[in-house]
Amino acid sequence: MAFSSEGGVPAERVAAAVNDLVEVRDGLARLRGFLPPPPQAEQSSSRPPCAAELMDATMSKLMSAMATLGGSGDIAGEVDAAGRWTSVAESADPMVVRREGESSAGRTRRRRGGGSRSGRGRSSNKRVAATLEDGHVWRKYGQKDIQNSPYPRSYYRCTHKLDQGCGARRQTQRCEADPSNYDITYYGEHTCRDPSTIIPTAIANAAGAASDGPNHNIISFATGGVVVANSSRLAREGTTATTTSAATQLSSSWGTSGGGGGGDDVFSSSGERFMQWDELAAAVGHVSSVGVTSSTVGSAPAAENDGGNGDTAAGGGGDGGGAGSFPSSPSAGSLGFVVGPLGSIEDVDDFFPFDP
DNA sequence: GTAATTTGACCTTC
DNA sequence: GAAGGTCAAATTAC
Repeated sequence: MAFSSEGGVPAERVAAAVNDLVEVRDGLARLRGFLPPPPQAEQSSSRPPCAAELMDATMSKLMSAMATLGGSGDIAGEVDAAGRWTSVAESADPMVVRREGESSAGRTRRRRGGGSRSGRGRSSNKRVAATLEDGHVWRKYGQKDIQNSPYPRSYYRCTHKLDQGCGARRQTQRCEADPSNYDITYYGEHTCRDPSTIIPTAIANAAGAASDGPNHNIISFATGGVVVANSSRLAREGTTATTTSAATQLSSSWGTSGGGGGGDDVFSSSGERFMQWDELAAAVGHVSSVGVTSSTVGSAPAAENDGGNGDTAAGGGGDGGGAGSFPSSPSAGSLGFVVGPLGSIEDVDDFFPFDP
């Protein structure tokens, strides 16, 4: 499937959008695996659509949108059989988004030190951000002064490189043109499954989405089931600023409550009520009252030290992931998040009409 | 004591 | 040889 820029949209922006869509699709696919299959006996016309069916429909719409982006091939790229975006022509421009496709250049493993120049010819995704916060927990492993640049470049790898073999890395550097922003280049993808590396981003996104408009749903899934929340409700409750803390509370209570369904409940995939909105709001209020905010649950530092010291990558101050963060590497408690507006879904109740 | 960061050395690529 | 990327010992923080 080929993609191209249409209607004057810069090619790199189309490529970035395609990449975002690919990630959304991958997240949906992962979430879909947690859902029970649709009931076979009932006619779909006689009952509301189940979560799995709605997920499939959403996936279909997503694929349709991705197909719409396809065309004449102004962007040299395509989605391969595995569904990953790959640029056809390697570009020296780091803004050209690439996915997958590790360098084929096999290098012998050196004993110590040395550089493999992983940034060249490998999958990368460059972006500019005002903060280094991206919801993942990074460990800094190096810093270099860069030729013709007043700011050093910092090198990070995923905290879970050792315990889960996560190969994600990133490089950060202050923008020369705008030192208040950072150029962040990501290499590889996160294969780790740690709440502390997923939830903060999702919640931060949800908080932002909630401020943009109504009906942004938070769908979280753990080994124990799926949890759905509605960020607009959080916003209405005045808890948007500490939505990340809500996730902390949610995760800490994961799978511990049950009961019947209801419009103001947070659900689990099994159809059990997970938490009352009032309970959620109270939890958020509690966490807020003890001073835990999104910045402490996150992972990246608020600012990078130009001199090379102090740009801690782990939230909460350089030790064990930081206060307010999730325990490190609960591999048995896999947990993920999908966040964002879900089309015409007007309410969480419409989206997940679980039967009690 | 443990874990993260710093920083000089080492290695690869150009 | 220069530049950039990574390793790992030393240092620092909790």
